[in-house]
Amino acid sequence: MLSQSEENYIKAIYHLETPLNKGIPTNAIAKSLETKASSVTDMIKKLSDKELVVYKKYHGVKLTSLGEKVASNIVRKHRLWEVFLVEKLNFSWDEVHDVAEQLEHIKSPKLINQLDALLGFPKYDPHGDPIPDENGNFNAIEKKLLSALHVDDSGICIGVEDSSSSFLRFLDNKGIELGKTIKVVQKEDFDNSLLIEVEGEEISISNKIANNLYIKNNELI
Amino acid sequence: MLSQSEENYIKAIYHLETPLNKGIPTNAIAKSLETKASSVTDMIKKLSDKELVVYKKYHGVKLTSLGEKVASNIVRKHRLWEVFLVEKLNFSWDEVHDVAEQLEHIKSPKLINQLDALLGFPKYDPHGDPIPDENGNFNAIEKKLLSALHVDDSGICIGVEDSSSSFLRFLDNKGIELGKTIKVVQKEDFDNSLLIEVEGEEISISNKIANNLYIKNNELI
DNA sequence: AATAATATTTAGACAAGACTAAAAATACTT
DNA sequence: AAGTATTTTTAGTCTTGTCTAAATATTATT
Repeated sequence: MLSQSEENYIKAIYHLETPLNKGIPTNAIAKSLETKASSVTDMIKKLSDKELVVYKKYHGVKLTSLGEKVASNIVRKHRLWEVFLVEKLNFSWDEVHDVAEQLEHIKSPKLINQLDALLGFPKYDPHGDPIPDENGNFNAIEKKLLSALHVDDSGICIGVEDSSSSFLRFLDNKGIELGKTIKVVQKEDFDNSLLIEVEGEEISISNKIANNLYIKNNELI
Repeated sequence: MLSQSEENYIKAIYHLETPLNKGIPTNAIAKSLETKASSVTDMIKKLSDKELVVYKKYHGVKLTSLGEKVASNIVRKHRLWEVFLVEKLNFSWDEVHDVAEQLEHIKSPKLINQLDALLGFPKYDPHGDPIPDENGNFNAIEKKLLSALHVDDSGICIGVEDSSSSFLRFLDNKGIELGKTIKVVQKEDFDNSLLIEVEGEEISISNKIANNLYIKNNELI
């Protein structure tokens, strides 16, 4: 049985790993968890004893396949809870993270499986991130920034990069919501602002906005 | 911000208090939390510093009004989660407790209020225990044991005393469920067994069963 | 390749929460 | 009311997870 703290370290390492790199530096983990490098070293030793990570002194850590499994399960829980909070409890996008951060540590396989069913086995969370299945597999993300679309391209809004409440309020105001189709009508070379169409209405948005909205292709499911 | 451990102590004291007694003995708390009396003494000092309990050495503890408020809020959360697990996630009566024990420590007022709404503002949990409101008030329990009913009395099944899975399986088998109306058809003086009617079917149950089933009057809401 | 800068680890300390064993207070018996 | 039994508290230790400061290793610079 892992402690909350152990789980948080595992999750942080998971999020820092990319197919490329081999060893996640102690400092990167420390920064991501807002803790000190020395604390990270201590914890890493413990996780290494538990065979959750491979640790080579001075050369960072990597998750073992067991570690990967544990991590993806935590992420799965986190994202399912986020869906629950938004869909069932009317939380807004920016309110979910802190609560999901707590809920992800609840231990009960049945709870998660039933929650998954209650939500209709969602594949993505409210930020557009994929939800791993029990085995840690998930659909590769095909999300891109709205700013990457060309004129006449369109896509479905699936998430945000910046989840500050002011940004989310702005989107609410403009009628831009999860699941809505957005079409790029015009691009302004001068300031990279966009004219977009959402449900028949034309809206002008700045480049900054377009850089914080995730879109997926509407041909794909 | 209270730790989980602090919350568990507060809750234990709350459940041990009755209108009668003044000071809950250290030992009683230790037994209820399956810990040692010395640990209880330590924690009580901390809770006393935080003005959650009144503590007189060698004479036990009592919750302050602040402590009462904190405690009822934890109980509120626990029972709302129990309702959620049973109603929305198809947990059976005996599976809910351990999970609710974890969920009750999640910190988010909005979460609880929205959960309350999602569930339709329930007044009782699946064991028939009342759910306190935000101020700690709840409907006095009018539940009684099935064994207390007289012949021709009837009531609605609202909970169980013993929540072992074998007992709950037995009830399932017999078709006895939460919310069903039970009528006492006959009482056997010899062994205090009962003949009851549930949805038109007559079922014979032992005194032991009748002593573990809670009933409320069906005139009342 | 030697030195400076940065990153990582070690050593030692601390707070929370729990425990054991011993001391002190209260309660029970006669 | 005195002595025994029980309960409660104290004192000291342990584990988990954290920290600071010092030591050591690695990386970057010239």
